[in-house]
Amino acid sequence: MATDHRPGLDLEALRVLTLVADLGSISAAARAEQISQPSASKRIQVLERQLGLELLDRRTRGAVLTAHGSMVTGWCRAVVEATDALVTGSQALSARAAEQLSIGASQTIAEYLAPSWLGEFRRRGGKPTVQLRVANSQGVIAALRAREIELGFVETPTIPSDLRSRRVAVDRLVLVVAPDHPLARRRNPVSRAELSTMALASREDGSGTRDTLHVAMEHAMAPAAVELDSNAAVKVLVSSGSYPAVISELAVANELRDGRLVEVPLRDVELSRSLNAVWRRGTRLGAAADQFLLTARPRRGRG
Amino acid sequence: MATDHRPGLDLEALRVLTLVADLGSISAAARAEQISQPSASKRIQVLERQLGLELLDRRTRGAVLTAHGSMVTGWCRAVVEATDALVTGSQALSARAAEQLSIGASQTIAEYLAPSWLGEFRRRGGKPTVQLRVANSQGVIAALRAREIELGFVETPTIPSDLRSRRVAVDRLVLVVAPDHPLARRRNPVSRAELSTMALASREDGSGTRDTLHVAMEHAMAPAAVELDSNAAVKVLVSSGSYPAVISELAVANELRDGRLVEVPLRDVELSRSLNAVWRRGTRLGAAADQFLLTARPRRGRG
DNA sequence: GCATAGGTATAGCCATAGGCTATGCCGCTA
DNA sequence: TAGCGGCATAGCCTATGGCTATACCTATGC
Repeated sequence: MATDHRPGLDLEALRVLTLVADLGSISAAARAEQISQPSASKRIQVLERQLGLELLDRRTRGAVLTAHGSMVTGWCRAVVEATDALVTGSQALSARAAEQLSIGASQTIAEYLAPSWLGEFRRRGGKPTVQLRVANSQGVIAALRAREIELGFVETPTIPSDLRSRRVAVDRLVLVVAPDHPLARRRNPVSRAELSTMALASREDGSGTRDTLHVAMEHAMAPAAVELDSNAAVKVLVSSGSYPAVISELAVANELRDGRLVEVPLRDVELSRSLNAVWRRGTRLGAAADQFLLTARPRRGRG
Repeated sequence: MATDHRPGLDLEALRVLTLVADLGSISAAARAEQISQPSASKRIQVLERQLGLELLDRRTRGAVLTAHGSMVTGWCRAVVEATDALVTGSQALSARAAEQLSIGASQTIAEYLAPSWLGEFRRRGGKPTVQLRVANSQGVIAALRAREIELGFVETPTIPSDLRSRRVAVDRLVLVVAPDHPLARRRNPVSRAELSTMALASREDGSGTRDTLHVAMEHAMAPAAVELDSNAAVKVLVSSGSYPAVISELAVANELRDGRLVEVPLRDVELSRSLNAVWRRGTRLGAAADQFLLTARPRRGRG
């Protein structure tokens, strides 16, 4: 780097910290990361200086987290996990065809679930490189029929009869608004009739999210106020306070948790939906596909 | 760096990418990040090479995301957000006293909610530096009485009468197990009687999580199989498949979403709890504290 | 007790990642 | 057709961050 400028955290340092927490010593973390002990030591030092906190209590027998270090490590783990999702997701996107296992997924699934599945698949010893193709639900089905992919994941409520399917997760669309939107104060649930008249920020035509909403509303919907082609764009617009939106719970989980968006309860409308794995009827899934499907199995509980 | 070694993603590069997505051009992103245009350009190039993906379509009038770029940007945002949480959280921990606003929070709240609140507080124009102290619920109450902090956040179900309180969020403890644990197959809910006999991985004595569980169970509990002093440690142990645990939903939201942990439904037991802001009765909250409290207001909806 | 082992920090050396300025190219737009 | 806004390349330069060698510190073992 040239002139100084502000901190600029180092991802590797964060990873090293989590390893120290797990393994109990800087040396062990260094070995795990394939770097020398002094490098690891320095990285932690730099991190401590950048954050202005003592993270480790250096003992003679190793290093243990301080109280502050324990908090910071927790936050580091979140960063490291998000980074791993980025890397595994990107790898799956860039994997050239002629690889072993090729899957397809619709937008929301690909963005919020696929990286976890890919990571878990590897962690469980899945050998083949997985190639991920992203399309809308119709696109996934088309790719399946064209035998370009072996396994697909779709959000659509309607699955053609030439495909077999299995539920792998449950999702729910929710009505969300900005915290300062009038609807955020709303105590009694919004009825279907009311929802049908709202001018919403909506995903583009052909998206699974929009499909699901329209089917649930039996196509009685006011035209969308704005159409946007990504969940992120919808979220930004909603945050600005202009419009409400109906969007997958997966896409707004973080925002709902910390209050950047607010969920408005609904009364008359059932917006739960299954996320399904789909494959060609009559085909026997390969071992890899089978294992992948197992990895993406549905969660239990209140789902 | 010395010899090469593998990629090593650059956090700044990820942030630049999200800015490009938001602002529509590399130049604009560079200006926003206070770096030169060539630097930003190069960072994106390096990122593209590392991920093996074309992220941007360079037009003459700016740059727009490719389909792959759109996915990657979504994942980048998650990393950037987690990083911001790390930074704001650390700043609040390191802020030296004699600062303007001093708050305290119990573990789970400090780890999973406080960083968001701090960020939101700043974003809304909150001027003062906030100092965050972490303790268990009793410690927070003690600090409040000792006037070391102005505002506290606790998980305890019981709040002393010399304090005023306001609910700021709702949390729920959940029974979780590893996906391959026998209980994960369980269809019918677990009863209180059954839960009371289980050998659980538990948080340490004095933690709000443990308090809540014991109160809900009216102290009819088998002794803990293992006691651990952080949510992270509990999660690791549960993941290994050895024991079930009862833990805050906030702490396991990600793991439940992607199936690394599985929630087991409960029947007889009510493990919802309010997370409360607390302050000294009779004291008028300062303007800053008041604004902070407003930021941490409860979310609506099915909460 | 003293030596050993395992842990950590420091010193010193070097390669390079990554910053900046200057410049060239391209395609809109006036 | 000139100009402008946006992107990439070239060339220079600094300091980041890697490595080895070494010193220090404290349990533990003989």
